[in-house]
Amino acid sequence: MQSGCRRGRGLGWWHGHIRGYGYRMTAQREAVLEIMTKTREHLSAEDIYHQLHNLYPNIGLTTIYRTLELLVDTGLVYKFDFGDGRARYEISEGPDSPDHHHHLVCTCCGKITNYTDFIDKERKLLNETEMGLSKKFNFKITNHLIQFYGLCEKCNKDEK
Amino acid sequence: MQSGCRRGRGLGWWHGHIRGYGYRMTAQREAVLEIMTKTREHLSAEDIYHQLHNLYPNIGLTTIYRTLELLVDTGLVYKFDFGDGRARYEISEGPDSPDHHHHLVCTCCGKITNYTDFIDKERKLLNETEMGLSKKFNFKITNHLIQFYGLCEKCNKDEK
DNA sequence: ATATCTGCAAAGACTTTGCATGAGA
DNA sequence: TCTCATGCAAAGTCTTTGCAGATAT
Repeated sequence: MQSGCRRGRGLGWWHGHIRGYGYRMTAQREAVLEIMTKTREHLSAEDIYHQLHNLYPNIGLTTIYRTLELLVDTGLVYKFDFGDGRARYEISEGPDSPDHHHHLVCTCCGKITNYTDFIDKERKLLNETEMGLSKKFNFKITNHLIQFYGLCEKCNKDEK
Repeated sequence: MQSGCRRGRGLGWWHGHIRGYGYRMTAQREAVLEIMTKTREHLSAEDIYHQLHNLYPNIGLTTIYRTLELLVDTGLVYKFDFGDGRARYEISEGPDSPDHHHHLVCTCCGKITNYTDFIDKERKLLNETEMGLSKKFNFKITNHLIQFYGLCEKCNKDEK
């Protein structure tokens, strides 16, 4: 997909990517990407808005939404729904990246935990499944989602 | 979970289930369950509302939402998010039921396809993964979600 | 009889749209 | 320069809440 080369040249490595899609690189887009790449959290649009508000007091929530949409469309960011009514965003590590992970979602407090364990086994099964399903349903599979739901350590204790 | 006995006795098989949770059985709840059990579609609250409107012209959308919440809480119905901004509901077939399935979601037209293929392999992997994750993160896993995203046959053709 | 449930209307939360101003290439 | 991006305000959508009247047990 990308070159993998992230050595700084003044511009973020994503600059070419954005431009390649015919979009302009702006300070706001730069800022959103900066935040996205520097966190392992699962930020909502408003989270990003608040974090940016210090640096860019005039940035609008609308711009965050529009930027995120652009980033999702160009494949730089994944959009998730963890069931709390607001979308969460995360910089995309492709399914073959060593950082590729899935999520544990606490249905009590909403805490999200990333895990990379079992990913190799999962990947193997997913590939088989994807191939089988593609053939059977003539479905061109581009992505998958795996999430586990349950109670995190804290909520599990509190319940007792 | 349930007895598995669904032979009619005047009352729906779910009657005892609802009552067991201390809820009352009402015509509206009966009606929602009737629809849920008779379809393989993935209905939104409004879908159900419209389907019921013929039989019960006075039923309110609010009641649908409240009933669905109740059914989800008592485990009779699953709630899904397929990314189109509205929740979808489906009668629950437990993870060990032969009808247990996962979904293929067309990101273009929104079509949902159920599949049961590979479920056995998936179940095996999921069980392993659940056990491993439970131990590692002290996370009490109660449920899982697997979805594939891509283009359905029709949308894939149209795109060319 | 009475605690629960329903339906209506209104409110709430997140997200998108319209439009004039501002900025990138 | 000229098209694209931004910010504000307003609108849109789905969902939840408040409350008086109706219903199940």
